[in-house]
Amino acid sequence: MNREEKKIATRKKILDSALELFAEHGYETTTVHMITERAGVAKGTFFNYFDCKEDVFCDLQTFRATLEFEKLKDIRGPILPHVREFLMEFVRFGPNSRQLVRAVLLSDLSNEKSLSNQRKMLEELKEMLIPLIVEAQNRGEFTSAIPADMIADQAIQTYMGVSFTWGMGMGDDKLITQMVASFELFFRGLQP
Amino acid sequence: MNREEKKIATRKKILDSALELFAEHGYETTTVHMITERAGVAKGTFFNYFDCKEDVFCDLQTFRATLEFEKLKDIRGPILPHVREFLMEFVRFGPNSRQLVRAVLLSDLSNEKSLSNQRKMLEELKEMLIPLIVEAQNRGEFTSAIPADMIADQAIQTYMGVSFTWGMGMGDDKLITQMVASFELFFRGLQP
Amino acid sequence: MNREEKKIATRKKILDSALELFAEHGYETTTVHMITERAGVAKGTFFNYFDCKEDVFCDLQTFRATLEFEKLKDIRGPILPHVREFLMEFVRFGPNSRQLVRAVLLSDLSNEKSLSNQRKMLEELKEMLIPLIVEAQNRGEFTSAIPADMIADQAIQTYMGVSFTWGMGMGDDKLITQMVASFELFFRGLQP
Amino acid sequence: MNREEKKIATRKKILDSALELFAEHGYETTTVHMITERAGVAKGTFFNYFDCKEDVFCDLQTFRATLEFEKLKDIRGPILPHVREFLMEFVRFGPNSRQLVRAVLLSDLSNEKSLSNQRKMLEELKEMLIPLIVEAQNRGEFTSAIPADMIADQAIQTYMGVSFTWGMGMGDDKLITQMVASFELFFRGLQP
DNA sequence: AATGAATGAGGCTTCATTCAT
DNA sequence: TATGAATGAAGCCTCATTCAT
Repeated sequence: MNREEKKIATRKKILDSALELFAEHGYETTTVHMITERAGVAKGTFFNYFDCKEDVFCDLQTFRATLEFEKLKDIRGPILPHVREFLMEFVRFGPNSRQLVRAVLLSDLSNEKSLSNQRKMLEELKEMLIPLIVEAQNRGEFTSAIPADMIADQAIQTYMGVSFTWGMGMGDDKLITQMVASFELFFRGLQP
Repeated sequence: MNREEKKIATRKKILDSALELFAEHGYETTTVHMITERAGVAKGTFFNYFDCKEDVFCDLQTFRATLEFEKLKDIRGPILPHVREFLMEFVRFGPNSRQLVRAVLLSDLSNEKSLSNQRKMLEELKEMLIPLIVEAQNRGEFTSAIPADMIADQAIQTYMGVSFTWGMGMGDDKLITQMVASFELFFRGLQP
Repeated sequence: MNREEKKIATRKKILDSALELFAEHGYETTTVHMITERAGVAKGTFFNYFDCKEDVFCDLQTFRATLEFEKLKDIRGPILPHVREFLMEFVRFGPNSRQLVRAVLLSDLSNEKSLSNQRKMLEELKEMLIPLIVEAQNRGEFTSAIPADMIADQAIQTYMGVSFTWGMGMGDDKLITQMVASFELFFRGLQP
Repeated sequence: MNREEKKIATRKKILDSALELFAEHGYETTTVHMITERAGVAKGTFFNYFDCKEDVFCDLQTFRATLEFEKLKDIRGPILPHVREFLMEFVRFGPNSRQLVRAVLLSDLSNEKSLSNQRKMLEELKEMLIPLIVEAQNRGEFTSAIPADMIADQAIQTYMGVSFTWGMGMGDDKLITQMVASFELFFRGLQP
């Protein structure tokens, strides 16, 4: 492992430790000392990689960036199967321990900056979902009795709700199981 | 206003200030000084009413106590209207600004103690919901294709999801509107 | 000693300790811990009185304020005796240990802000001296072969020079002795 | 430029950068990182040339070494012209920006070690001046009414005073001008 | 010889909590 | 009961120094 690779590895160690600890104790309660101790580096090393404690969040990419959403854009034909698949991908690559899920939620709420980031991302997701839902309504896959934007809202709420309660320790052992079950019910409610 | 009333008023002032500030800045970031300053009392006064900062939460009763749940126990006849009504009551008396909702969510996640409190409360709620759901299934109000405990999980997730996303600034101006809309969809999904 | 008096006493203790320590070790080298330890208070107490370490300088009033200079304005008759007297007063009420003198000099050089403060004060002093010197020249007390503003510069330099070298440990045990001797020579040089 | 020359050049770059930065920000406030950045070398390089940060001062030779003083030893005939000349040489090769002068003064006051160094050097200078002054007194160039060691003290104070006030931004643009003017007045005061 | 990542002691500052008034 | 000065543990961050490359 050369010098550059080592740097990347160290950065990753710190990030992972931070994420874990935020998950366990929350942002404010987690100290830089705790992070570096878990990462197995000296305290000073943390500040070689991040200007301040808060900056760690810039790398957390909370609910994975807009890039991921692009996959939803070019769907042709029946919507439902694609959305199901997208959902599973999305969850599979997301944080996969209750701890981590809570960490990410916490970080979203922790400061005004990441709150608005997160809100913006959810708004984007919503805007991306609406045409999909409209299309599904036109195809007769979803009921048209409920406005598309309201359905989008509720899809997001379902996602957040599962994340939140699962993060708190409720539901099935696997997040994906819980998520799929909830969305099955959600889709049932959309039947025409 | 006699002595006893004054005490109660002071306690309330402190509590309200604390709740507002937790809403604005989160638990850890809010200082006792900020609380007492907003409440218009001296710092020492805070500790005349609470043993420590954390104890404020004992009075917050976040997602309102089990007591409230009792109302659900003695329902007779059709379930759905009662649940609808309960939900509206529950939301009406809960925190009604996005700030406060976020404060309560944050406080739940802030420390292990309130996290487990909250989890316990949700478990209780779930246990209380299950017989209701079973009853509704027997009555043919809800589908029996989905196990009652899973439905209970999803009801809670819907509730948390709406709270969370609404707290973050999304959805209808009024939480109750958003909540009702989401549960309408939820109930649709439960149709036999 | 009542509460208010205690506060003043505590503030003074901190200030005195700070000044002493700046004298012994310089500004940057002196830690807040050292200051509070010598003052006999807790570290936190320091920050009850000063927002930050730097703020101590606001109270140091280095080479005593312009107010003192006012005395020079209304001199009538022969100048020299008054100036001698002023000088002795000025030195008598100034910092009177080598340590303190060094502390004040150090604080003047420590940051751009106090540097410009000090410079401004010296400029004011100069402006106040010039008419006095002109008057003395007219009276035949001082030579007119040297421009008044240059004489003023050199008076200041003499003052600073004595302060500096005495502060460093050189010269007579008493600053006033050294200062008077230097100014006698200075005045000799001004004879017509 | 061969290897040996490169080494010298690098050392000089570091020294110059250090001096400049000490001038701008003082000793403690200047970091090794700042020095190496300005010098255009890596941080580690600094420690290849100096054992520690403080050691830079060993090369600063603040008020130029005793060696310089040797010139004063073998004066024959009238003293004054030689002293004038020595003074101009001394100033000419000294630090010639207000910044640098302040840097040197600051460094002298910054730590006990350089303070005593500087004091020692001034004492030496004084010891070297005294026989010169006695000689000048014997020749009738200087007054004998003032003890030689006191005159020596005051010469040094004049030198320091000019340096100090000029460093702070006062007086003529050129240090040498200011210095010469001050010493002319000083010498006037020494007339028999 | 040059580099810069890693180290950790130590500084400044905050803040929950205590306690004398 | 109300006050706010005093406390000191603990946090964040800096930076001189070391060392492997």
